[in-house]
Formats: sequence, structure tokens, C-alpha cells
Amino acid sequence: MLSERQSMILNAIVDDYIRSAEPVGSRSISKRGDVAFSPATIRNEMADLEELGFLEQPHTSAGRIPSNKGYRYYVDHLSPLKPLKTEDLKLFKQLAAEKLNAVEEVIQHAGTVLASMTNYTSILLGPEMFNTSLRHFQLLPLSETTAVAIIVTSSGEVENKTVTIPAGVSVSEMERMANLLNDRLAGVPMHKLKARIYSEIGQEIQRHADHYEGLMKLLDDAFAAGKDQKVFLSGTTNMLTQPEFRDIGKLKTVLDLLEQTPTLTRLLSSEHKGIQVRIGSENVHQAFVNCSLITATYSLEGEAFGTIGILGPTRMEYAKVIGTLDLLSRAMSRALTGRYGA
Amino acid sequence: MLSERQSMILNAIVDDYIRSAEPVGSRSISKRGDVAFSPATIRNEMADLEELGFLEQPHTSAGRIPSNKGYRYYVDHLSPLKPLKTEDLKLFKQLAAEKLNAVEEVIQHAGTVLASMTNYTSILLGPEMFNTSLRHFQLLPLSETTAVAIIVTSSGEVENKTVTIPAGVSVSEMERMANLLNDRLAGVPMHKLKARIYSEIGQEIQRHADHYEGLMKLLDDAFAAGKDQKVFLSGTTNMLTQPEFRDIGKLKTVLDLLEQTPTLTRLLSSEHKGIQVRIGSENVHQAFVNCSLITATYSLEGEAFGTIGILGPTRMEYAKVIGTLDLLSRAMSRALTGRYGA
DNA sequence: TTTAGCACTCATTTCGATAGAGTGCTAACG
DNA sequence: CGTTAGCACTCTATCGAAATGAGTGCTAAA
Repeated sequence: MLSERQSMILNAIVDDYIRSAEPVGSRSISKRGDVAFSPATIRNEMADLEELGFLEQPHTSAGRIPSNKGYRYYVDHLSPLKPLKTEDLKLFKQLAAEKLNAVEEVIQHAGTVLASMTNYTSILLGPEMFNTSLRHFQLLPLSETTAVAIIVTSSGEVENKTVTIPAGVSVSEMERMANLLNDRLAGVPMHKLKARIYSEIGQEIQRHADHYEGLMKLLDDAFAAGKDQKVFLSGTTNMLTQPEFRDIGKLKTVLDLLEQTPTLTRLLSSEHKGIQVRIGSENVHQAFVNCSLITATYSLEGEAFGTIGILGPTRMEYAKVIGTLDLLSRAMSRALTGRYGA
Repeated sequence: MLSERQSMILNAIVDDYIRSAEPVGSRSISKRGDVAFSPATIRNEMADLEELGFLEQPHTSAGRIPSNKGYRYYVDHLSPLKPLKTEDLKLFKQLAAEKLNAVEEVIQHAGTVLASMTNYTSILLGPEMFNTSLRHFQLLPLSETTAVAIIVTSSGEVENKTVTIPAGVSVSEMERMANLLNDRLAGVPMHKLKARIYSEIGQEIQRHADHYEGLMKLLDDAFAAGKDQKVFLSGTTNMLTQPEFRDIGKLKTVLDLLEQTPTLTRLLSSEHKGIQVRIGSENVHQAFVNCSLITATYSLEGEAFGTIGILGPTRMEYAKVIGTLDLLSRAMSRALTGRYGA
């Protein structure tokens, strides 16, 4: 579609613009060395590239900036990932070396490292309930009327929820029910749990216990909506340093969005495994028109587990971020699998 | 210390400045109606107030703005709290009406309401470990080498931590130890727990179990540093709308600070019960020189439990915020005590 | 003691001129 | 025919001078 030379020029322009955040002129491209043509020639090609929709011109007498389409081309034709700088690798090694026990700590820490390495905002999604199974269930009375339900998943996550004890239900009854659940449903995937409770536990309760309705209501509450995936943010303030967010209004819409965990979960969860790049308006959300979102999935035992994302301006260091994300997602998968693996 | 009239004028200036964020001139005070003197008279008083350190002048030909000392006087002499607007009261009622089970949900939601009512940033500290006691302890093996330790406190909070199983320790040994802990130490305040573990459980283990060192290490890990108090932030982006944070640099220092939970915990935890106002440089932290922090404590069963805070520019609507905070802290205490109370 | 009047100060706004970066086009060159 | 030098043109950003106006401090009168 693009000639060799056009491709080179487009590449050079995107590169320059990513560094400088300012419209790139023909002269500066010519002087870079990697495109050995006169400014005039480059100008001609630039005009063509603009006509084709890869470049844009803020005004007549300014240089060109890449359009979304331009970035897309740039990303799709990135040369094979460069190795990371040694200083960055050091951070990775630290990450691997640290003795982090809980899954959440691994994720949290990875997010911090990622944000400080890239100077963008990192968004990490914790384990998807979908892929874990029940390890242990427990009901612990707190008062006459309330109890705390504790659910431990196969990945070692602990969820807890305070529930109301239905009138008339005794402590021993609750204990029996919890035991029943552990006996019958340990190992069942979380997303099938509710169905199995109805089909198996329900019957049993109906046969042996007095307060069918109450007990079922209690279980319903305890396993309600398995909670959202946890979201870990880091480096949100890095947004402030990006010149494209000098405009407080734009900045606020983006930061506001980052406070809404459900939206984030939706934006990040993706069907694909592997790395995905969403540039500007390719993002569903209106507020992200000036942003690019790069995501990668990490896994436990080969099962998709969660998502790592980097949010930055469309003018983003794609090569670096993609490389980093690739390494980090592998590192996390390794760290997690190593810990809980068979 | 100040004459009646000076006090009135100072009040008027602070009021005006809080609304407009712009230096207040003698003319506008004179026109307000509540200080019926000519601009010239007011100017004289203003000059005196400046000399006394209550006011400042950005430059010779500008109006006056309150100094920290000025704000302090204003706050200390606030007229008795005005009743809240009905629309705000509605929000409170909603808060009370919602059936929120877990303590954390109550806190989280209160924070959101607070931020949206005040348009500042709300910072809420969760329950202080200090004031809760142990309800239940459990060790659940996850793999050959790891287990999850679950700690339930008297307030229904569930803490969990993944720990490494020391070499050679069997599952039944761990179970026995957990049972021992529950028998002996249930009801012991969290802050005394470590000492009691050493004094009581340690001995017992030494007598009956083989792996004293390993088991003690495990308990140490499980109860390590009882985790920081949880911090709930809401409305951080409200900072963006304040004209004093037009300067991205200042904004970033503040927002960066908000990302550091340990610092926040330190800033908010206070010895006093009740409402506390820290204006500008009265805050320990350098980054908060342009901010005021107003905190209130909420409680469970009369015991100090956690802190609610509002962070905004020194030019803050003190009257409104203090009133709101007062009501909200009571509401929260009621909501929490109502739920878990005897 | 209060206030009207007035000269003075100083940040902010406005406006025109200028500089400079970059383009598009044309014509010459190899 | 592709490439390049040259040049006129466009448009933004910058700069400085002048105008603006909000507000003060002081003095003198009420």
C-alpha cells in the first residue's frame, strides 16, 4: 500500500513526534540521516501521506502530525522488539527476586514497576473469578444477626462478605451447611458455583434443614456477584506530565474515568490473549480519544487470569511499551505459576 | 484581640475570597451590606489587619487575601454551624437507608457521598487495628509449600495473607496450632496479639510440637504488621477544578502524595477525637502548604475507629465542610454501631 | 472618627509589528 | 522522470508599548 520510501518517512515522522510532541517538518526529517532525501522531496511525500490519511496538519504552515491511521500503520509495522535497557531489566529482576507471597502483592508491585518504567499509567486487572475454583467456604457468626462469609479460591484469593443471618437459623445449622458446601463443591469453578448450589445443595438443605428459604438467601448473598475484578492503578499522575493533557478539561475526563473501576474492568477485559493495542478512537470510550491503551494478558497455569494495561497519550512510545508489557506479562505468569503450580 | 469591626471585616474578606478565589478589595466589602462602612474606612482596617498578619497582599495594587493566620481566626470564630441544605440531607438519608453490610462498603460509600457533596477530596481511614480484637484465626493450605492465613477481627474485617509453610510442618500441626490460638486468644485486642502469641502460644508449641522455629515464623508472617489501615480516596479529581492548582507542578505533588497510602495514614491518624482543622503550613507535609485538611473521627461502640478527612485548598468552605463532616461522622458511627452493637 | 477625593502603583489586556518555521509550487538539473 | 533548489506565501508565536482598570495610601474635609 505504501512505497518503501513513504513507509520510511511515516516512520520517521511518528518517531520524531513521539519524542518531541511537536509537528514534524520536512527539514528535520531530512536531517535525521535515515531518510536521505531533500526536504522538498519529503514534502511531496508528506503531502501524499496526508492525502492518504496517515498524517494531519494542525494548520497550513505547520509540520505534520500522525493521524490515528498513521499510528496504526506505525504500530503494525514496528520492527521486531528491541531489547530493553539494562536499567529496566534490573527492575524486572528485582520484581522476580522479591519474595511476594500474595497474588495481589505481585500484581500491585508489577503495576508500580510498570508505571515507573514507562512513565504512563498502569492498569492491572486482578484474577478473573471465571478461571478460579472454590477451595474453601466458611461462615463465621459475628453477632446475633450477622455473619461473615469467607470464600477462598484456588488461586489463594480470599473474598469476604458480611451477611445477615436469617431469622431462626442456628449457628450449628450454618456450620452444617458450610461443611456440606465444602464436601460437595470444593474444586468447582467459581462461575458454575451458583448453579451447582441450587442443584445440589438446595436439595440437600430442603431435605435436612428447617429453614430452606433463609439458608438459600444467605448463600445467595454470600456468593452474590462474585465481586468485580480488582483493579490496580499506578502512576495516574504521570498523565499530568504529558503535554496533551495540559488542558485540564481533557485531563479531568480521563482521570475521572480512572476512578470508575467497573468501566475500567470493561475496557480492559478482552477476549484475546496476548498483546493488543487500541489507538485513540479505536477505544470505545469517548474520553479516550486522545489516549492509547495497550493491554496484555497474564495467566496462571495457562489459563487466562488477568490483564495488564498501559494508558498514555496516542503519542506513546509504542515500541518500548509493547516490549515491556510483553516481558512483564510473561514474568508475571511465571511468578504466579511458579508459586501455585503443581 | 481584634475589634468587633475588624473581626467583621476579616470575616467578610475570608468569605468573599472563599467564593471568588480572587483578592478582595475594600469596595466590594463595603457593598456587601453586612459591613456598612465606606471603602476608605475599610481600607484603613485592612491595613491594620495586614500589619497584624491576618491578611496578605499579592502586590501593592491588588486586594487582600487571607493569610493562614487569617483563616485560622475565621475558623476559630465560625458562627454555630448552619444546617445543611435539604439536597445534601437527602444524600445522607440515602446513605443511611442503603443496606450496606460490610464495614468497608459503608466507608467507601460515605467517602463518595462526601466528595460529591463538598467537591473536595475525601480521605477515609478504615478501622484501626488498634481497637479491634481477634475473633477467628485460620490456616488453609494452598499447596505443598504455601497456605493462606485468615484473620477475622471483632468488627468483621477479614485480613488474609499468603504464607510459606516451613519445611517439615504438617497440615495437622498447623491445624492444632490454629485451634490453640482460637481457644486462647480469641477476644484479645489486635495490638496485644503479638506479645500474647510469644508469651502463651510459644510456650505451648515448644512443649507439644516439633517445629517450634518454623511455626513461630509462620505466625510471625501471618500477623506481620497487621497491614496498614485501609485508605479510601474519593474525588481526587476535584482538585483539578480548584484554581489554586492550575499550576500542574503543585497539583502533581499533591496527587502524588495521595497515591502513597502510608503517608496518608500518618497524616490522618490523630490522637484527638472530634473535628480537627489543619490549615496550610499547619500540615506537617510540605506538599500541603496550599491545602487544608479537616478531619473527624468515627467510632464503633464509643471506641475511636477510623478517620474521615477532607482535603482542599486553604481557600476552603470551612463552614460547610465542618458541618458536613460532623454530621457524617455521627451518621457513620451510628450506622456501624447499629450493625454490630450488642 | 469617618469619608470623599486624588494621585499613584502595578498586574493584565490589547494590539500591531516582527520573526520564524514550514509549506506548496515552479523551474531547473542530472 | 524523479529529484532538488529557490521563492513567495501562510500562519502562529513572540515581543514590546500603550492602554486599562482595579485597588491602594494619603490627605484634608465633614
